[in-house]
Amino acid sequence: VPRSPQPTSRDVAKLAGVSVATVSFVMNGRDERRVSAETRERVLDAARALAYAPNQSARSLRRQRTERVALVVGSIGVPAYDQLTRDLHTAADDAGHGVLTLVVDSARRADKAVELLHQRIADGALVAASVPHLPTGILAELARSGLPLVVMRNDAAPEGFDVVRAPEVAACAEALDHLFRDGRRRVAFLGHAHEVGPVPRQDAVPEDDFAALSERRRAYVEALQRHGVPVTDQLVVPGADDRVAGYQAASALLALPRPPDAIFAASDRAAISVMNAVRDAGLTVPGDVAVVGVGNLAEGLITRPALSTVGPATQDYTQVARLLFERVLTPEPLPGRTIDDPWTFIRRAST
Amino acid sequence: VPRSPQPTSRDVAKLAGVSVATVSFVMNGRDERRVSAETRERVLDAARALAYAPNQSARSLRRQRTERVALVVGSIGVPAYDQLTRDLHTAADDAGHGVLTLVVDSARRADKAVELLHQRIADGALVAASVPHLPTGILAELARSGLPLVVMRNDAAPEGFDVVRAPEVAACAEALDHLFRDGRRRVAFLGHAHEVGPVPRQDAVPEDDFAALSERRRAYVEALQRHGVPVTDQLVVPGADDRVAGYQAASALLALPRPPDAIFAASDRAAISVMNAVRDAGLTVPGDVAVVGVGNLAEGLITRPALSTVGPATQDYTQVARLLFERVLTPEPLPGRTIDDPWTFIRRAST
DNA sequence: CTGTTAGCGCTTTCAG
DNA sequence: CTGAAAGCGCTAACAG
Repeated sequence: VPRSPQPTSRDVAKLAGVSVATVSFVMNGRDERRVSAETRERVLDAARALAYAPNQSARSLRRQRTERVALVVGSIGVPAYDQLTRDLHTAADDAGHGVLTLVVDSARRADKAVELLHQRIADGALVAASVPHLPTGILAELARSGLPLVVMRNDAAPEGFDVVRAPEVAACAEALDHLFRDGRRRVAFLGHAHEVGPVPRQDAVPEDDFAALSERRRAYVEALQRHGVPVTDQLVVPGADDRVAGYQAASALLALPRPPDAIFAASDRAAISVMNAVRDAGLTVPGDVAVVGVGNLAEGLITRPALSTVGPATQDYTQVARLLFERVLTPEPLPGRTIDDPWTFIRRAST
Repeated sequence: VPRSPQPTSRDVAKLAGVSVATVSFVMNGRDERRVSAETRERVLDAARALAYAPNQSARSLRRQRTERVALVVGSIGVPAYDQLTRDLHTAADDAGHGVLTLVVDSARRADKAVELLHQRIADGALVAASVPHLPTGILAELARSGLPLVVMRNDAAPEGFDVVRAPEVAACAEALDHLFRDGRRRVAFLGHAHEVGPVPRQDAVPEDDFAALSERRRAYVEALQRHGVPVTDQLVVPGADDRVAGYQAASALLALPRPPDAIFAASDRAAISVMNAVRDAGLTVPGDVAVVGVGNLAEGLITRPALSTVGPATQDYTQVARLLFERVLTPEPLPGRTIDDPWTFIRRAST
């Protein structure tokens, strides 16, 4: 049951006294040396009169492309995705495409997203960093089935899709080493919910599982080992997912009998909350507690003290978007390419 | 040129030794009392073997629906949209629909969004609050053309679509009255870029244009009039769009020869930055400068002092999402409904 | 229980 | 310069 008798190209053709073919040519602007100016006007007038708009589904079916790309993100309201989203929308506009956002924050949504991509709901997909529940193997399969794909992920080889690498471990290690060299010994890790599960014992776990651990968490664990500091379970807590949780987690940490002398927060948002919590506890940053965040948000520049952070040197994802659209717009298969989003430790006043 | 020979239902039918009709029935689960368990298995096996997924465009064309809804927002990275986005995604999941996000932050993007909606790129649309460049008349036209629509907007009557009203003016007025009664006289307005254009003189402008002004700005102008305070151009500045801009705008305000004794920020994000700027200028909140934000973010509870704010009492948009899906899933036209998202002034310690 | 078939609305070759 | 016609992949009558 059609919801409404939307006008079709046939209706326009009838009203303009031409064939549907001519309507199609006019509507697609491919009417140079094809349709006379006069016919053109008649068609355009008819289209306007009927408020005609070509049906996307029919067009997509016929042309075998949707003129849409999918952006797959791991959650909503994360500033780390903002610039990526903006840059992708801009590129999409330029290419005349729409953007379909898929939020994958559970296994169920991951399955659904893969199904939709498989169903060719979009002409290509950009999988952002930190999207859970989507094994690289599944993505590779999608790529193999012909879906143009760009994946922001460090543990993936560019086979049939492009990879954007943002090596976090080295930069995090640098930040953590700095804390330890500075004499900090009780360094807490304030992670995202998915980052603070039980640590797999290294000797009991296949290499792959350890590698699948969050890089931030891994950098933390490795830094403790490097400096001969044992892991204290009490100092590994969730709370990086939002500002309020970060504040509460930090407050709890500071209320411990032996509070931390440094807090490594897995997000800048949380790190800023941590600094507020430290101040509200009557302590100082970095005197009593050093604070480091992750993400390199511009906001870290306006805090007092300015926030030390680990993150991408530049927040520019136009290249990433370009990668996707090259793939989408190029008919023949492209080789898998890799681009690097270099991360650095940006030391400011909070450490 | 098809990008890749994606398997079709015909391929599956051939492999399973059945007709495409049977494949369709099996794939859609409508195979009760239709297909034998054995045939079913054969089809499913064939589909798995070929990694078959029914093409969405073809299905949409045939069924006359896309199983997608559009969310139209005014910009990226605004926390005010987060809960709405989450609630819509949840509702969409439940209805088996996808969510297409359209970002309308320019006239060009507004036109494109309308065109896409007109082309039935989605089965319905939710237009969030504060989306610029989209006159209600255009939306009404879309609704008249049969597109299920929910619009979050105060100056719209529910004709053919649903309206969600969040009356901002009264709550903002309450906050501002509070400031003036408290003896504040130099009250600054820190608005979004689109809110701080030149004020139309009331006597020179048709009622409609004045009404089209941002409600926050209008509440501010009216409050000044009510309390006999002239508008000072210097005290009306942009900067509510992001935290850094808010900090800088507030710092500039405080550096004025005659700095404000209160700042009304059009977003909580900016208000929090304002509080930081006040503190960094060696002044106190609310002693030297009172601060009020808009939005009622949870974050306002963890600042010191806690942030006074104007905003929705609850951040729950499940009802709004429900409105949309009722419309999308109901074949016959529904009456235009209105729901209220009541706003209040939440006084905390910053005023 | 299963197959045949007629489109959904559009684009695009091919004739004229 | 324009029209006729095929067909994209799928669904849903309808016929068997």
